[in-house]
Amino acid sequence: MSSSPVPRVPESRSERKERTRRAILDAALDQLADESFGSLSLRRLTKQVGIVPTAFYRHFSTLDELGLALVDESFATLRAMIRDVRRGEPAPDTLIDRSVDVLSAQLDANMAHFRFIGRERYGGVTVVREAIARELALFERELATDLARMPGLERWGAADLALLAGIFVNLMVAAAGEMVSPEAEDAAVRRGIEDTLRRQARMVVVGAAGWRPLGG
Amino acid sequence: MSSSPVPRVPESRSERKERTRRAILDAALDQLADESFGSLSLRRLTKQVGIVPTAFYRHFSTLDELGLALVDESFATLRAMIRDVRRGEPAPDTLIDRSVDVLSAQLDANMAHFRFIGRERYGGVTVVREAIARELALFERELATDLARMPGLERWGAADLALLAGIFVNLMVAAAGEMVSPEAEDAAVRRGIEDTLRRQARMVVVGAAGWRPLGG
DNA sequence: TGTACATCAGTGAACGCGCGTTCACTGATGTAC
DNA sequence: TGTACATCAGTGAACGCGCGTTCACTGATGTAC
Repeated sequence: MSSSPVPRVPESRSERKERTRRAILDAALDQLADESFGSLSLRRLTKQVGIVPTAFYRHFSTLDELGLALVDESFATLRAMIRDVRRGEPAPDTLIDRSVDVLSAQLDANMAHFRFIGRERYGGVTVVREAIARELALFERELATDLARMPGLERWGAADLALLAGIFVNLMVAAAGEMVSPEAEDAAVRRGIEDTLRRQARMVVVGAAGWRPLGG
Repeated sequence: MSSSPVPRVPESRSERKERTRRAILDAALDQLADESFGSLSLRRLTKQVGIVPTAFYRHFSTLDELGLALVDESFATLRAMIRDVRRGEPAPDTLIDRSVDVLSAQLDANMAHFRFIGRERYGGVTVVREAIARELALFERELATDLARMPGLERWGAADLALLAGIFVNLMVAAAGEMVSPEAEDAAVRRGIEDTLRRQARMVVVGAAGWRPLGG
């Protein structure tokens, strides 16, 4: 995307290596649009990159290691998203719209990452599934911390904030899962999913407002 | 499970065929505990069943057809569940507890079905993913119809009922996805997941009660 | 009931193919002096 | 700046293996008479 295939300035060995590593990750994300991580083939992957199969091992010692690298960078994207929302002033009445807008924008820019998380969250490769579960739990806790600062929620206990964060994460992951499906390439379908997410989030927020907090 | 491997009464040809078909479905569900549908192998599958690979084609013309059969019977389980909840009188204050209890019981009895739906909902095999999406949309609509009869929701519009049903389905699928993970074999973890689901459902219900319904 | 034929679930050999991984290698880049 | 050696990303042949699918077959079950 950003670097031309044959750069005019000769690269150093480490630059070239990094570029190949990047190309492997990108080829994997590309192929993961149509299949699960568990059915990725090292040979098809390296063919798309334009290197010989054995060259893969210069960058990752196993396919699982590649999977973990994808988990890492996918969650970097997710965290960038929450930081984006946080940057704007968190005015309670526009927060949901703003959050959904940011989610929608991030989805367009990093669709492959969201699809990867959604697809492999309960997928067949144990090491990847566990890494995602770990990161998602972490992400949920960060979100709970953010929610604690929201007006109306200041006096909530940690347990209730965790519940609320969990509901939002579930809604978000489900919506992301639907937005990356082929049908969602239709603009109307896409808007429908966004709209549903917006309304569901609002419904939950109203519930949160009426909730009598537990101690915690 | 219920039939002995070598029945005393000789079976008819069609009975024996049906028993083999059942054995294929069960072997598939068993192997899908550890891998995705997309990485199932016809040879490993038939090996577990105790038939030769080519015998598979007497029952299904492709692996995809097997996948669709699994979708069908998994959703039969899901519908049995909702019927179970419906059978008890829907007293609003105990409905959530009852629903979660039924979900928990059905999960124990049909864990493989729930895992299949959760894992393949956003999985890599298009034909299976689309079949699940279709069935889940249908299931959501049925749930919305049920919700319409609940005290307090009688005057809600169809659009709002659909939103609410969607939230419940997302919570349920996410909880089911966590309950079928290996960690949930620990009783305390399992109870924690159930408890979270119960509380989240309650939080949403309180939200629903405070919601000012749209026309629809 | 007995016989002759049809059906068909399951068999087993064979095929060509793509797979992950090994290994010794090449030749450009990097470094020490 | 020039030379001699080290590093190491990528090569290419080779391996044994499990894959899905074909095909002609077997022999028990079912059916017609």
